[in-house]
Amino acid sequence: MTEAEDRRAQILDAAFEEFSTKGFKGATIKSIAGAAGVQSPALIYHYFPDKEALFNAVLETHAPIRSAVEDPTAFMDRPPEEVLPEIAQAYFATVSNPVAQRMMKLMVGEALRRPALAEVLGRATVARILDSLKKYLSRQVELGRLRPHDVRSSARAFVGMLVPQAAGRIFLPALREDGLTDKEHIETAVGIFLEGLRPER
Amino acid sequence: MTEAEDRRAQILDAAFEEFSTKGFKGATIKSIAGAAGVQSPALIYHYFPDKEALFNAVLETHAPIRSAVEDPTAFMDRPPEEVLPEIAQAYFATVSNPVAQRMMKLMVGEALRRPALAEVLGRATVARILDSLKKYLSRQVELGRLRPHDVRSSARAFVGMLVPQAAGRIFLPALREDGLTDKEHIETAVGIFLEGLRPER
DNA sequence: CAGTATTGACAGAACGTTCAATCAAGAGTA
DNA sequence: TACTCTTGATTGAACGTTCTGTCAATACTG
Repeated sequence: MTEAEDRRAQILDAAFEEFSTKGFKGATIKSIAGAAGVQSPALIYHYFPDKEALFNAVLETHAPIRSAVEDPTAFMDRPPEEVLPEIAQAYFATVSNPVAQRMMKLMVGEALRRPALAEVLGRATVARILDSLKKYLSRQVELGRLRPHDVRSSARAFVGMLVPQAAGRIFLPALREDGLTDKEHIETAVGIFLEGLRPER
Repeated sequence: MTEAEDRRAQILDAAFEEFSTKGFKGATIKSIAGAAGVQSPALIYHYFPDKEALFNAVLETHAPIRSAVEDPTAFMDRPPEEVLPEIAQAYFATVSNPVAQRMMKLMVGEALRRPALAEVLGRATVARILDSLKKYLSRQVELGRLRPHDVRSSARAFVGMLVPQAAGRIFLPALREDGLTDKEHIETAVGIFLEGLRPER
């Protein structure tokens, strides 16, 4: 009851929480209302036409979680020894952010069942990150800082290398048991990647 | 009605199909009964105590999808230039198998919401694969075929490198648009990995 | 007083689950 | 062989619950 100021936002927050933990089907209008501190589920229909619309509104609200690859021109010409660890670090920072974590759970969980969402997730997020990375890696090949190779593959490899560690943070706690820290992983994995693409003398 | 022989298996198949595409909540007893070619949902309760038990039975039925890392001793001493591409190939073969695809969708989708399942998925599958890989990589370092490094990290990096390509096959078709084939990806990515860990002279 | 926010009550549908009844097939018995 | 008994498989109907969405009445606010 602390802030009855903006009910819409309050409901959106609660819906985000519920959808991300229980999924679209698992979260109910009632449970969302409860989480939002609202007495009656009917109020939700005062702000949103139906459950589906509420779900889409939640997605839109949290859409602008743009990755660290915001301004491609900024790092285009900087050397990979600097840029790649920075990207990796930004990636893990994002993955450690609870809100971003919920967003990922939500998107992945629903995209598995909804092709339309998979399309959005793939194109607007993953493919975009990969494209930025491909451009950067191509540029670095041009500059002679990396040996010539297929950047479609190296871009996938680079982001992929970070995925299992991220998965350990987000939903597979069993992977944390060997105690590898994000910092250590960045150091080793990025090291392998750079060494593997070092131009021949 | 072609095979009224083993109804239990028939129901399990249908339930697997339904659970993997719609999720536990999304799949209904009715829809499962329909998919199994059974007239009445009641029949399902003749074979399984309740929906949850049916779900667990489905998981158990498809549990023994052991990865290609079955017999660790077999490839322990073989050189990484041979073994790693083979593992990657086996990985993509698994990922291309429709049944395995459904299993992955099912496990990942539900593990996001059920910590107990995440524990199983993490420990029994992912962690096990990583452990095998760690042992193999350690052994290769011992043999002087790879330079000394943190194998916890390189194991993650290796399987991770393959993940985005696999995701493109399973549920993010947008990633397929640049046309990179599995074979090409294996060649480039494994190449980077091996070059990145080549022992110094 | 006018308009919006909020509520409890409610309808209709769908859900998981239970139940009594039917059916086909085999065992036992005369 | 004929007849009953028994059992597991299968079904349609029904139960209680829960869900989404509607509605009219009330509370709040300017």
